[in-house]
Amino acid sequence: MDTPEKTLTSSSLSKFEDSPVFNYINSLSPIKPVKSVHVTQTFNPLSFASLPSIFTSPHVSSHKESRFLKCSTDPSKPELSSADGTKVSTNEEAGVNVQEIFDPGVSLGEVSFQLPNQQSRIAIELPQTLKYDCGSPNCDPTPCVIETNCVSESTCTSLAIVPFVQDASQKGFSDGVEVAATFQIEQKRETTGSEWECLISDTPDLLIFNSPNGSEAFRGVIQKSLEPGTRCGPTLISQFPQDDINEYKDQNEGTGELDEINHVNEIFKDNNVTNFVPGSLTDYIDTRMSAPYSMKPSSILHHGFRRRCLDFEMLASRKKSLDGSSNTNSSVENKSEPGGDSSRCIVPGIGLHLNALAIASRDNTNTKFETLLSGTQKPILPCSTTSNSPTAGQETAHESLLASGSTERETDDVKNGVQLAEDASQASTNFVNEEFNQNSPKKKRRRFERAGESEACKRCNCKKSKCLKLYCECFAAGVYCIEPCSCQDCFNKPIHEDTVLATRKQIESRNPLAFAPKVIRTSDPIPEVGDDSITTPASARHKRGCNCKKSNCLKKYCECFQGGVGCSINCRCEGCKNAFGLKNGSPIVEAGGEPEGEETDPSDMNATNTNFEKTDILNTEEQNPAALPTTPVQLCRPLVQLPFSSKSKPPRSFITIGSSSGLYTGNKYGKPNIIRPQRIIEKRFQDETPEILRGNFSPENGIKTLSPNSKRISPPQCEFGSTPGGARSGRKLILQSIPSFPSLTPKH
DNA sequence: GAGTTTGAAACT
DNA sequence: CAGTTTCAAACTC
Repeated sequence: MDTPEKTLTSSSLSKFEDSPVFNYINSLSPIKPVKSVHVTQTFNPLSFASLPSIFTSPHVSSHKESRFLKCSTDPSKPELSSADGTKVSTNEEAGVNVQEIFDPGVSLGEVSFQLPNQQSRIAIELPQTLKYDCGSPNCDPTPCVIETNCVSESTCTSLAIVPFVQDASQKGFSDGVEVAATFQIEQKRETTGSEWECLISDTPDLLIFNSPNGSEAFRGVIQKSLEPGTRCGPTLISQFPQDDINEYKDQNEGTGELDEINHVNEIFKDNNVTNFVPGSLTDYIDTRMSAPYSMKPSSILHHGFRRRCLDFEMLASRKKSLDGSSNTNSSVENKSEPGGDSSRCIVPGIGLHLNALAIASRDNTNTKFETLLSGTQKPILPCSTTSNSPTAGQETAHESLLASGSTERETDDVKNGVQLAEDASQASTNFVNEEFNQNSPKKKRRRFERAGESEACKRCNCKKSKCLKLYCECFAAGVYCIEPCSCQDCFNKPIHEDTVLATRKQIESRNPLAFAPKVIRTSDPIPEVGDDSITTPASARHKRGCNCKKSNCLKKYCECFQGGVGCSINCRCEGCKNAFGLKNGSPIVEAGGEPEGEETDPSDMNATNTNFEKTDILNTEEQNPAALPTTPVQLCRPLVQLPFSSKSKPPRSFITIGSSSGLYTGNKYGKPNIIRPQRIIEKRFQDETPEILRGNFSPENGIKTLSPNSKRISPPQCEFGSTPGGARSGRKLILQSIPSFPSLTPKH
């Protein structure tokens, strides 16, 4: 990454050093002059340009992306890497030179592997420039860097770089320490070429970079990945062909190079860099990269094809259980199945707003971790695409999305107790419901869904909206319409991607939460002092509340009811009899039971919390930190088994994220993210959840600062003032959804 | 399957 | 911000 300027600078420095004056000064100073070091790359937080919005159209993204990831076949070109601003090394020479730098202030990571004998060389750079434009005015920088360009002949599977900002609270990496590692490795042995290729392809996961400022968005991802269980270091090391290493040892004994390698390994171990399963980063990135409706590379190999699904945030649902075991497993899987990434589910992200940051859930991320290698995609996102096949067209993709829920993987995950995105869980629920509902006229659609696909998909029947309005369930869910849809004049197709994105953007400008999950759920209803949630009995609530006048909130016309949640004070409904909970907080009526009274004194609201819990069948899922479904992902499943299950079609846009930890789930900071998606990203996956998403984040608190009657949600400008470190009090939140996208404006 | 009802979304 | 219109899902027959 030497830039001409740098070169000039260095040359000028050299002259300066050679000057008599300099020599004189040196003679006076006890400090020994040192030859100036080039700073190959210095990524200063300040230097990071604001990140573009996540929702940038894929085209744009791809364009930008190419910059970062480089795969060149030119061995001769020295690769520079420096994390600390120092020129680390360049060597073409035989031997292995591994340098690792920890530079707290620098967020740069460049990794290069030089394989002289191999054509393949991969350099990963994490420039500040990584950007996604979501187009939203406020978007914070959400660094997303993904490069999947592989020019080299060798198999370049995927590379992803994730800027990692260390969260002090997080122990993933040493506190406050950013790790930038530069590896230059030359492989002397030609015979090992294949091995290196493998290594390279796998390494992306291992690479982690911190970006002090902008990359916070990745933090969550990384942190999540950092969960105990697997270590990156070991993984990394393991990646290296053991034979080669041994040979190296033999050859380089005493050279110090070996020591360096070991040192690096130790560092990784010490830093507990873990959970990077091969492909995970890539997935993450992919997810992020994929803006809603944007095409995501399902795999590097396959990148190039477009996914049907809109990945807004792609946060995707990830498995909730991120427990180490799962991570370990995933890593194992990855290793065992190098080629598994073919079917990735990229999802998430968007929503996210995202979908799009969404990284999904970064659940997506999680999911990805697990799924990537396994080769199975998790249904996290609506967008999950199983399709590796290039042929997968829109429909295929769409179908794949639908199917995602039904995939074996999911099933397995469920068995394992892994929580998939809520989608998945909901899907299950729906599935059950469907079972009961066979009679419903509805029939084909439902049956169809059931049959195949796990109901995640939506099929619309739009006549006039061109499927470009929220009336359209597909659009609202962030997915492209597919064949099963009965829509007319549909523009919600990949071929109209630009239109879709523009429309989406417009809608979001009007209502940033338009594509966010409508139901916000928390696993733990524990009320916080001073929090409105106290009055909110249910663990989940419709973010905006309903406005039912005639249905008494007992029919699916009511979004609250449809979403399987009780009404809240946010609702403007009349004659509320919502079986899941009255808006006044009255106890939930047993299904089919009548609520006692309509608007009870708010003081009584607390009492019902317990009852609401009943509705939360997903709790177990919530336990998992996982995923957040991004908007798109959402999936249509009701949170709970609705009493009316018959016909239950998944609720349109209810995405509840249970405790699922979405990508953004973890937020220690507690700041809300609706408005600032980036923050969400920053948040740790596991424990943190944006307040909005949290249960405690009652609409009242956040979104609904507006008048109770206001239908539209204004973007929360406010930060949900909770203190960043705010006590989470053990509450798991779930964010159901993440705002479609992260805000684009840089934090500072 | 057609028609009606309903309430969210969009518009004014 | 409130009122009205548009829209498509939900529902009924």
